[in-house]
Amino acid sequence: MMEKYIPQEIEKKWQKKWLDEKVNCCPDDNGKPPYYVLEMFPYPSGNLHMGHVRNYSIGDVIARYKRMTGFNVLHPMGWDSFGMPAENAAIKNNIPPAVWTLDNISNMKRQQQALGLSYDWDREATTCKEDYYKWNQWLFELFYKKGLVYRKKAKVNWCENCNTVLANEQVIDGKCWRCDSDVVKKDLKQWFIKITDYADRLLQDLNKLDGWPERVKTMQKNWIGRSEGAEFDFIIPEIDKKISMFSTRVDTIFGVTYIVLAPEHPYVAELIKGKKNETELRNFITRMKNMNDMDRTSDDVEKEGMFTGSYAVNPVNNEKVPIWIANYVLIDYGTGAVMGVPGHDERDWEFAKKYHLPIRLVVQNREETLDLDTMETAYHDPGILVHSGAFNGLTDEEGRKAITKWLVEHKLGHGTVNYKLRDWLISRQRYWGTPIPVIYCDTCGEQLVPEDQLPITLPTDVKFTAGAVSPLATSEHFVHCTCPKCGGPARRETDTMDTFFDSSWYYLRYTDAKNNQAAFDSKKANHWMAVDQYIGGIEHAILHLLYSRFFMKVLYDAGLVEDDEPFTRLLTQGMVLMDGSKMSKSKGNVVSPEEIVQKYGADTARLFILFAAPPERDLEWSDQGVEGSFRFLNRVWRIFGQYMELMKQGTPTAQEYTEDEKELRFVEHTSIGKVTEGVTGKYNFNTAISSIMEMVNAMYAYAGKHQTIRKDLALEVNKNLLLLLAPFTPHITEELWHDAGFEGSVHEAAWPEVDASALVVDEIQIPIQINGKVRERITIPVDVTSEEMREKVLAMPRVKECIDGRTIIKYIVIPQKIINIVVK
RNA sequence: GCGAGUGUGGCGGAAUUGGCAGACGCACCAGACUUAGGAUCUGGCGGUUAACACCAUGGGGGUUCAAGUCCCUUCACUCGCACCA
Repeated sequence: MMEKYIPQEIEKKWQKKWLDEKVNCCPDDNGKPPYYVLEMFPYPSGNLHMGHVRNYSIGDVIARYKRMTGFNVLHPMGWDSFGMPAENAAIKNNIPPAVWTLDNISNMKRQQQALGLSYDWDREATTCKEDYYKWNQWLFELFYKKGLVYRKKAKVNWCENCNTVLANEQVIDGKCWRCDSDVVKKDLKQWFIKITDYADRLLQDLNKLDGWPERVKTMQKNWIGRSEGAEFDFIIPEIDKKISMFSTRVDTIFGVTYIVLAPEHPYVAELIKGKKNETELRNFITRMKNMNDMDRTSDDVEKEGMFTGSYAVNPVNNEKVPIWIANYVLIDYGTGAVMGVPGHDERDWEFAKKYHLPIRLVVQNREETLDLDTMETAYHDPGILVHSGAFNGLTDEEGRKAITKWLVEHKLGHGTVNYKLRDWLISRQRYWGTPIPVIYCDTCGEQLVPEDQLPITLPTDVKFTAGAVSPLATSEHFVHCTCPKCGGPARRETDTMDTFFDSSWYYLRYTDAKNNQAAFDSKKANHWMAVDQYIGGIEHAILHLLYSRFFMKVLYDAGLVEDDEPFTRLLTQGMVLMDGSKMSKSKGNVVSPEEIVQKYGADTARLFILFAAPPERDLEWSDQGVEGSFRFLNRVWRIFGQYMELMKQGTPTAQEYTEDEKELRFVEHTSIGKVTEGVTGKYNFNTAISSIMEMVNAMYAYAGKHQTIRKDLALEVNKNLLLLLAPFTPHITEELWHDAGFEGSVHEAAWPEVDASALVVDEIQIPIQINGKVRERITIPVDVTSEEMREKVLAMPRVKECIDGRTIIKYIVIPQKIINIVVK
């Protein structure tokens, strides 16, 4: 055994062996129960950061622990490798995106391997490779055939100067990030996926996800944003059209004093035509339309509107109300039209006050104290309907039902549900993504690329800065093709897919990563799915996790998988902070994992990051804390060696354990219990590690008192120490395991079990409280009767002194815990 | 504004779910071993106090024999959503 712990030497050695022998590659089925643990795959930006290290360390502990407890563990890794940074690098440094990306992957893979992460590299998935994105295209076609894909015009950010489309994050304060000129909205025909068809199921099934953090579920719930209400028509006699609107408060329909349309509403042009102030109205509308969404919907923006000069008729009382246009009505929620009920809606109140529109009270509170003259804002709490014709006297809830029923009977409207969730726009006018497998033919129209012609591969003869739509359009040989239906000349779609599409199903690909006949084999997928434990950052709480859930449901409906939820349990890890803020290059507070690994070894890096905070909480980086973890591993190294030495000259196995030996075993088995608890269920790795530290402290305490140690005990303690530590620090434990001559690999050994007899004690000490304050302690045999104990307790001098002649009102005993004597 | 969460020593964090607040680690202090230590081992370490004791889990109130934990109220910070009709 080496004198000194030199992680740099032992870690490389074991990593090589593990890789060469493929010890972490798992068979599809080996009879053991399957367990699937997954960390969110990274974007290959070039280098791992501490957030990655944290993510992977957590997953690796779980994977290793599960293997030691008899599971066949699937623990894969891959690369979310399409996306803009590669394209930007191509523009900036003139490196092809593929080269840049693959270089980054190989570097990051090397860094992951240097951390000793137990991945099955035979299942690696890389989304930018043909063998992966072929199946993106196949899935797109599946969605298309299921009627879940459509094409429509949608707004994009457009820079007039660069003549190109910009992603939202490339628009900075309404200006182009590159040339700083104004960004305008431009309509382009784009592909959408009908995730809204699944809105209700995505919402309902959140109830199934017991293993998900409440806050993630809440965020998804809010994002889906279901609201029940009614849809009904107001008639515009002037243009002989019905205008449909949605409201959750149809009970207040008698309180409508105006209606408002979004500036983008299709009727607006017709309504303002020929009006006196048409030009003024047009200017107003253009200004609203060009407003950045953020600005338009932010709270500080004042409500602004203009009267169109036209009127609509309220279906319940045939009253004529003015039609307005205003910024606060959004075209893509509900019907893009809102009934104005200033008495009972705060936004409407504000608007009505500003433009001096009438306000009407149609819901009175129970105390009947509401009065428009004294009200300072809208009343939206429950109440009784008033000034509402036949519906007077109903509660607001009854009113909603009754009025909806009335609307249905008169064929004027119906009850309905609205969602905030929008359909998913997947078109990207970008190069580095999966080409959308569609062909446009002048005679046959839009055609899917036949399955046997997939994949449509990315051309390399493109200009990234070409301007005008997608870079793919600059490749002549890519664009021109033949129509699969008529054989005539046709053009390819030149947009690529949102990279969220790629990451919505990668967990399925891992179950059958090398399949070149299908995206995955259903049998294999069903064997492994759902992912038992998924681990990643909270920043994916909505989009990635929602899209993945959606994919799983579509595939379930298509009969390809048996589960309709992808992730049984989800752990959202906290961020790694430095001086209270997120590590970032611009702040200059980045600690590089590679440097830490070089200096202290991967085991120290992993140990520190798992010990410093519970996984779901933010973690404050501490260089001194890292030193501490390194010091602990040195302590482990030394005490392990010391026990091996003490054992050599040690006594032969004795029959009974001495008090000190019992004490050592007590701590040892308490630790086994605590660590086991810490790596199952709640994942308290920090306290698990602290209890291993206590065990090591107890080992030192014993060695400090004795010159020798009995062989069986030394071996037991040493062995269990390595087993408990193995999931956290795989290298040092493997090294010592071999040094000690234990059989095989520590990572294939069985997880230790608590010996209940080691936890049995004869005597315990319990505190005695007088009026709730600890005044004395008593050491008593565990099997003492309560009468005996009471006698002893009351006879104690200190207890007598504290009672001091006062009478005992209550004498409370919580067995094995505490005694409280209440005196007066 | 709405929703979720957090608040415990100088610091990171524990506390079997109502039962000894501060486990474990960092920092700090002292001792031992040393030519030396920024190595290692041992001990100390919430505050006030000479001591007995008292005060302490963001603040205030309550329930209880007993509250970091339960209830009410209030403050601060973090995150998410935000004109959703």
